[in-house]
Amino acid sequence: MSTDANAATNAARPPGRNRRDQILREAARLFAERGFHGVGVDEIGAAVGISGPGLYRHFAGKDAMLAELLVGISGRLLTGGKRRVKEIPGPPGAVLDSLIEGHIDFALDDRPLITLHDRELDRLRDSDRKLVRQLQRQYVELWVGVVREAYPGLVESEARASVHAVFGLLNSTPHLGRPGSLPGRAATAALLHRLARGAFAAAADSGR
Amino acid sequence: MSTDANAATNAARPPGRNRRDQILREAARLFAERGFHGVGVDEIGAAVGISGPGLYRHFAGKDAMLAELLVGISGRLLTGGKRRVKEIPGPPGAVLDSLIEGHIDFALDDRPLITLHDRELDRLRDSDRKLVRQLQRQYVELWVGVVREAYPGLVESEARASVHAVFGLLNSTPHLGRPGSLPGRAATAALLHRLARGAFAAAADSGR
DNA sequence: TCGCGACGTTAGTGACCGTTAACGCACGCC
DNA sequence: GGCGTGCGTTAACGGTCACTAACGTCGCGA
Repeated sequence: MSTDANAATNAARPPGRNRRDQILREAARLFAERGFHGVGVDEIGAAVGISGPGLYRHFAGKDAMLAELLVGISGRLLTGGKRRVKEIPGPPGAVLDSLIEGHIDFALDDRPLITLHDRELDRLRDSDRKLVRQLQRQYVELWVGVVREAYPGLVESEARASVHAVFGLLNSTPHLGRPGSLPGRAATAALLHRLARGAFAAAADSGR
Repeated sequence: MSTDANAATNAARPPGRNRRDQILREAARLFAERGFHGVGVDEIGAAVGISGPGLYRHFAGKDAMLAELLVGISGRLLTGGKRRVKEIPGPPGAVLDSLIEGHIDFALDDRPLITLHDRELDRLRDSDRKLVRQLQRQYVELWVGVVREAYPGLVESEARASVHAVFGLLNSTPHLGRPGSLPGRAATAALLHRLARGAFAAAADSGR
């Protein structure tokens, strides 16, 4: 390794697109496992086959990696949600189902990012944190609107709290045993979907 | 401050019982806010009015504080749950309600601990982590048993996944706007309770 | 061929941080 | 009155870590 300095040029790029994306993916995994402060740049570098300071050819610093990850997640969630709301016709219940489905896909496919999403937000520079929070807020409000259409009995504060709670529910996937205490991905997704819909429906049954 | 070295003896102990508990409470708050690695011992000391190394008169180290916090939480959750299961007569639905109520009380009253509970577990020494995980597992199994009594249609794997998901739902309280986007504590508790029951009920409606 | 930009490397630096050392004061007990 | 013990202080040490400096090597385009 140390005798072969140009390993990067002829190494078969493992699965990812380019170096940057590979770094981001490994950094996300490590941050989720041990926390932002618990991971050193040398570890991130080692995870992609280069060593420590080599990362600075791709990112301005460790903070920049986290920022790009969090902004990316929030942005993708929001744009995906907006797209679904716009494209799905049908009754508000179907739109809500689509939102739930999208969020579940995300939670199941990008567990490390889900973990980071509400865990390391405070480690960002002020400007980045504000941006991420704004994207998150828009995403929440998108859900709130759809939920209130689907369940007109819900007042706004209850709807918003319910949305936050259902996010917590859907984002619990990292806590489900890693390989498969559950049958399979499809069954897990279906179960989570049922849980979320059941929660919203119960929230709308105000008095009882 | 530096000219008055005995401030500790005559200072009115703010609200807590003794120094140890006060340190634990502030440490929990800080760990929850900025993460275990993100908080220095000097900050914890400052939060209780002493400075840095003075903490070592009460704890063996920073790790020991986190360990005591996490073991304490897990233990209290488990014993509280066991007590409720034993004491509540009535149908399994009532027992489940009692478990939910207890967990909600905990989530609303000890938000920092809830945050730590599933966030900083990996920062523990192996022995402590094993202990905490064992307590957590027992707590989960307690719930699984009650849930399956209340909803016999649920197979075990689904019941366990649902319990994890509902924990995620109930533990979402730190994400609800701090002072009160919600009416009040009682209303929040009632809403969370409804959401949780609705989720379980929906989980039990297997096919649809 | 030459040079230049992309992408690595190793060595070093300065800051931070957990922990220990050495010390001091106030109290309660004989 | 002496004295151990509880609880605090400041100073210093050792390790870790993000980041920079200086340098090397490939490959490509003029």
